[in-house]
Amino acid sequence: MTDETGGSATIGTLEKGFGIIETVEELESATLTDVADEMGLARSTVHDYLTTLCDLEYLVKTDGEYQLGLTFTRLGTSATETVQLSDTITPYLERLADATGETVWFLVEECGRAVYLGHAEGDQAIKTEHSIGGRSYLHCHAGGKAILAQLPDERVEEIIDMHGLPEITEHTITSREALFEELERIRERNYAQNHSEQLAETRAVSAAIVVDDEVLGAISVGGPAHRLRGDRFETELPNQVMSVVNEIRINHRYS
Amino acid sequence: MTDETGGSATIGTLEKGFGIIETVEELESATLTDVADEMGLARSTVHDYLTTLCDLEYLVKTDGEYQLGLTFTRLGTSATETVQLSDTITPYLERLADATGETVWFLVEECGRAVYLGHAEGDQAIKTEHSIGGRSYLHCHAGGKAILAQLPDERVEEIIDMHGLPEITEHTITSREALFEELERIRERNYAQNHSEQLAETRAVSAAIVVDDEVLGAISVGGPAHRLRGDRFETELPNQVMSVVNEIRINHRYS
DNA sequence: AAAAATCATCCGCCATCTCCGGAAAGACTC
DNA sequence: GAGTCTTTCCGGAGATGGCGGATGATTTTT
Repeated sequence: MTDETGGSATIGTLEKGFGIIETVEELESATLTDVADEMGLARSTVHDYLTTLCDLEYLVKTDGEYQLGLTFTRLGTSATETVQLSDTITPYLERLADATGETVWFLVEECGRAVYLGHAEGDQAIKTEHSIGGRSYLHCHAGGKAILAQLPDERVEEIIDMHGLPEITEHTITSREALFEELERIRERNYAQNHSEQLAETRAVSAAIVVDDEVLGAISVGGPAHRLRGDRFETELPNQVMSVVNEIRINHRYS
Repeated sequence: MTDETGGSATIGTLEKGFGIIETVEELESATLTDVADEMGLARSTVHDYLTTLCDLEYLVKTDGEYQLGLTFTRLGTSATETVQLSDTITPYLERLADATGETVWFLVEECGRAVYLGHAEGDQAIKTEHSIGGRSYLHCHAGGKAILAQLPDERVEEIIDMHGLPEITEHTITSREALFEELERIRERNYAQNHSEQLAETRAVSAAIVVDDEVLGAISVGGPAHRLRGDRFETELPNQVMSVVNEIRINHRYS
């Protein structure tokens, strides 16, 4: 099988099946031919897969178009629930969003990437392009860097080996040295900043949630660079974020 | 394959793969042997599946235990987004929850079953055992009956043929005649009630959201029977629910 | 600390099931 | 109603999933 990421999956049928599911996800709504063309497979083959997935209720067919079934909504809920804090974090996010007026995210690390799991928006919050379950790189993200700073160096190396340090904007950290220096600085201050490293004109402040040497995730506050600057960016927001994170840690210990 | 619902899937490998995923979901966290025992498959077989699913990042392995990966969170978000209203419904649910103090749900029909997609809790709300993406039967649910009442009779017959009319409590409607009479009554009044048909001592009021002859879902307000009775249950709550549903319909038309 | 037991991983052959071409059936257009 | 496109059905050939058995890793027992 021609495979972009070189995954050495032993069971090709599963790879193909999920490939079809992800194709349907990207197209949002797709016909048999759409999927077959997109994946370069024979229509009869795709037909077998699609009917199977419909029988299993992972896809639904409406007016000749296939869509993701709501079984994924259930699995998504289950997957999210396996993450610690996921069920208790929302009030904290909302409080921080109210206090700062900006966009607040809760994110965790999985497979070397950041996954967005919760968010709240203050009254001045900018539109965010991310959604629950969305992913981004760790190295160009305040929350991502806050998490990396808490991981052992060899794990950080592993992650860099997996994903590299792709340059997302001109300010993205792209060398190992610079990244490790940055992580050291973050460890000293206990919070991380993002200076337009992921998206131009956008900044963020974040702190990791660490309980018993385990990194449970990070909380970040982000917004337009013209609002996040000076004392607010350097002192006020970091203190607000760290204060909430501290509260979460304490409450999590006794639960 | 021993299969409870008699699905005639053509591609067995997919059925097995998703079976393993659902096993991991049920066990929340499982070892290779757990899954193999649960499914009655050889360990070597399960090993192949689990490593493949980890390579594809649908499962993650932590300390020798497999769990659902957060990729399902993303797919769940995508699946939910394919449903109309899913992105705009929350404020309405919250308003209704505030006004009534009870538990409010938004649900839709898929494959002949009710799927819970949104909820909000008032200050007196009882603990609910459902979660986002969870399913229940249509015939024993206020929202489910409200939806059924809007579907063509032949579709209702189809759904009964698929799932039957299982008796969940002693008050559940279990005969076709009684159900069709109930649906007729619902059509006359434009709202549905649940008299402990799904859970003892629990009642609910619901109305379907219908736009251009298409049933988009239903909103239900539920709570303990001792609070949902008399005029409140017969007039007040139905009016509150129908009022919100009406508002949703109007706003949805012009969007 | 050695031994035993348990669990995860690797290997290779056989039986099975995927995969696709081609044909038939259905849907839509003009 | 003829023509075009799409979906569905079918059967054979070749690829691959499935499992037993062996090896290595880890934990538990004595």
